[in-house]
Amino acid sequence: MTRILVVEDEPAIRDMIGFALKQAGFQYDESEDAEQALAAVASGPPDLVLLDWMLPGMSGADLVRRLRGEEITAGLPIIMLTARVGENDRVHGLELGADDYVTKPFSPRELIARINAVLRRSVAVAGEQPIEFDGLCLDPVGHRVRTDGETLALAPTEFRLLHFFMSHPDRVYSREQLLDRVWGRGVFVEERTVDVHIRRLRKALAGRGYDRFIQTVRGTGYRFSTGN
Amino acid sequence: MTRILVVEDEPAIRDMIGFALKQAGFQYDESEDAEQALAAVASGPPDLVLLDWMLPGMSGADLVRRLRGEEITAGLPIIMLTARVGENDRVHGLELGADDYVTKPFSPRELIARINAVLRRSVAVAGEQPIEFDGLCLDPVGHRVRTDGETLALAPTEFRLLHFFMSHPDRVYSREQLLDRVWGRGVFVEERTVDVHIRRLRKALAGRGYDRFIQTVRGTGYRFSTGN
DNA sequence: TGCCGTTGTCACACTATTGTAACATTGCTG
DNA sequence: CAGCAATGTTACAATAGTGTGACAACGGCA
Repeated sequence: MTRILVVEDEPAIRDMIGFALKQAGFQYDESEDAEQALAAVASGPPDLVLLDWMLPGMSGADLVRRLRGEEITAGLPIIMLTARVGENDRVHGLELGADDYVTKPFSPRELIARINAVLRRSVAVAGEQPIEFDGLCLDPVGHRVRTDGETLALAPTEFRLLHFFMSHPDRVYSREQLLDRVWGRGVFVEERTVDVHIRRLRKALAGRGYDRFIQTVRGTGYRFSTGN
Repeated sequence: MTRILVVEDEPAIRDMIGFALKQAGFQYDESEDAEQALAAVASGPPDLVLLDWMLPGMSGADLVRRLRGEEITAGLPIIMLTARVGENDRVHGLELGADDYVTKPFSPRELIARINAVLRRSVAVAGEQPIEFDGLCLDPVGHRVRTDGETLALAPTEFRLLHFFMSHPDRVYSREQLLDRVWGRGVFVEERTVDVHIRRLRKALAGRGYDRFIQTVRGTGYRFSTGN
């Protein structure tokens, strides 16, 4: 499930966006200002940010700059919502690092279309970069996992699982969520199947001690994290 | 320093691109139309051309054709900027010889990403140079493959397959992708056909142990790599 | 025309992968 | 500490994915 963070101070617009997102099958969180948004992002980065240009307090532009500055959120796709139509402002917004912009008033369909377009692009671009944690390196393009020197042999599902975890570190996922995002929607398997694959992945990662990255959160699910 | 030639008649977009390129550490020149561009290229070819599809006077398509026609600029990487979204136009642009295309409106970050991708490819491919891995040498011009001294006899499809693999090492390709890029788009054959040709290629490479370069990635496709 | 290399497809063999169930262990709650 | 729920672990049968050899069609060429 794709998670979208909406940063918008005007309740009416927020509701409309929320409705459109729900219709389109996105999961979303809402923030009324930049501070709330930063907190939300810190507690777990979404897959995309919908950001109003005009916000009380810290402006949308400032928020973009902040997000781009942080290591973790530097690649986060951002779509600006703006009432301004001048070419200058548009260029300015894009220069700051937004991936796209939508001018008010906009139709829900246009919004969804742009979200999908940006997500496609960001997946295509960001999805190709190798991901590394503490010497454990996953290369999506070459479809390999390396630990200082040696290449691990992972079964397809193990690879997808690890790939998902390393793309979303420090977040707990329930078995149901993992089934959705690693196995795919509409696939019906027992939830306990996840446990077995976690076990297999851990076994593959062990030996070099990397199994400690796959953590159990009792009563909730599993998490990938280099700390604890 | 990588030099990029921007051919774009609209000043606002030119400025935005210029800013993005400067940010990304590229050096760039600007041309407002095809004639200026030709002159700029003649005075010293850039490393890449960013080319608007719609230009006053000679169109972007014509310019691509001209550049491809000249010996010196035939291999010059070209990225098309286009407002058109129809599949036909996109395919047409690529068929003419553009290496990639970006549809307006685009974000600076996407543009930079695509530029880097195209540059990587063009450096890696470099066209007509022989490609060598660990004593296995493929000569695109002479259309032959040598292993320390001896020349391998490869069937045409086997040669194209190996050529593609050696041009794109350490990347996994699905059967579908391989059919697209080795057999050509619009060719309808069974996916399992790829397996058979992989088998034949491996058989031809074996004997000297080079079949180990052709690796199976179960559930995904095949990969050419000297490591594992 | 007959020969030969190439190619796509199929049938079958083989193996890794996978989901599940069954049992063991852990950790919480009262 | 008992009892219970959650998770770890193992084994196994079914299956999907790949390797392999054979074969017929096709086209070039002598």
